[in-house]
Amino acid sequence: MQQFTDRQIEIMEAATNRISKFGIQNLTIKTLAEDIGLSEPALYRHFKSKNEILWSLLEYFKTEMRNRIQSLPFKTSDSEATKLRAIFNSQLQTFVNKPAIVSVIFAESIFHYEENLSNKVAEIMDMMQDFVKANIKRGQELEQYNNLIGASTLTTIIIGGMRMTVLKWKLSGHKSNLIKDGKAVLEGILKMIEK
Amino acid sequence: MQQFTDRQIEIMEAATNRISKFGIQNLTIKTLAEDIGLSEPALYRHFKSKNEILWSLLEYFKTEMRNRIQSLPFKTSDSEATKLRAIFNSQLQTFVNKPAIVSVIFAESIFHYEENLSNKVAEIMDMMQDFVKANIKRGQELEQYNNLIGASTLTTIIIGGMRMTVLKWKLSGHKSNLIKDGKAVLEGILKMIEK
DNA sequence: CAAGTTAGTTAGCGTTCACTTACAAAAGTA
DNA sequence: TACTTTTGTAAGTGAACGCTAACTAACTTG
Repeated sequence: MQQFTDRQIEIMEAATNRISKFGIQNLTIKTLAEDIGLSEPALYRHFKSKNEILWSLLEYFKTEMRNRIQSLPFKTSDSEATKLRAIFNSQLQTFVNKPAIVSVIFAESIFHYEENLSNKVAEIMDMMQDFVKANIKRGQELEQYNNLIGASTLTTIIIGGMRMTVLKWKLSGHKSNLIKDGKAVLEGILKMIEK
Repeated sequence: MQQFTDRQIEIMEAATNRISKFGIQNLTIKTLAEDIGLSEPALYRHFKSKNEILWSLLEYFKTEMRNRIQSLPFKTSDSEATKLRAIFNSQLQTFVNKPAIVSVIFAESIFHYEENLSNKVAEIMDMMQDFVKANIKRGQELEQYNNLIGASTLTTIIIGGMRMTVLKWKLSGHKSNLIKDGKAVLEGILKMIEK
């Protein structure tokens, strides 16, 4: 029971790579078809519009992300900080393995003009936010984190700090060390909030 | 000695508003000309290309931002935290007064395909980063801030947290309280680093 | 007041866009 | 083997794009 065919996945990955390398402006049906080695109408055999390609691509990553995070092997003895480290580590590893994804996921504004696309991007952001906020709340209730800052604000700071790190990595042409820099940010924040 | 003519500023502001409301995809010479009530070729009397309109717009804001921050009325008795509050307060106020700017400044990816434009956006980000990093370093040297985290990482966290707050405000359709939320983030971080 | 400049117009250029039509080869199935 | 479905193609559509050519009215200046 697969949600997408092999060809569809091939198209979505080619689209992601195009966007990552040359920006959304350069993603046209023509360039996309050339990347895969097909004609333009062939793409319309697999998706009914360009919009649907982008929507599917976001949906595909959203599902992958939720499954991956939800199946992280947590032990009941793990502290909330340990869990948070695991979540972000998994996320950063995914970005390093497939840097092109970042260009799509972190670009709220590129889909500004297409409501269903910007909604999908917002959904992905919200999901990550919910994971982090739940962690903070449990950590504060269990008194593993201090209560200097409210859970909402703290979530904003953590996600903001991580996003900023990813953005810098992207702007450096993936030459900075994302895993190391991301860890530094998370450990820094944890150092300030762990009891 | 003005860098831009009135008409040029009118065009740049109209462009900013277009991008903010409908995204970069909807900014065409035609829509822009209609917004101002001129014909398309008239725009080419004031800028030699669409690219130059966007570049000028970024340059215009960059200059405004540097002048504004550099002329903040600091007293020698002000603590570094006080200065940092003033910098961000000034920045957030600017965004509230002209929300359209945010769409342009915070959108690294929309100009991905035009090197001179993405460079300008990077310049603006670097400038803000330098202001914050300098503040953190002085604060740590003067022992007003603790040394739990290095200045670079801390700068990433602060800028990241603020950017995230602005992004949320934008995604809420400017309905959240940017000033209040921004203050909460900054005060939260200061609470953790102030000695 | 003649000459030049500034700031605007209408009309249209060549190109690219997402998408469609009509047809053909291959693959699966009876 | 005959029929159907799937997956591909070449050729072309109308609309939209950035930008230009050719022209003009109003102002400025020696």
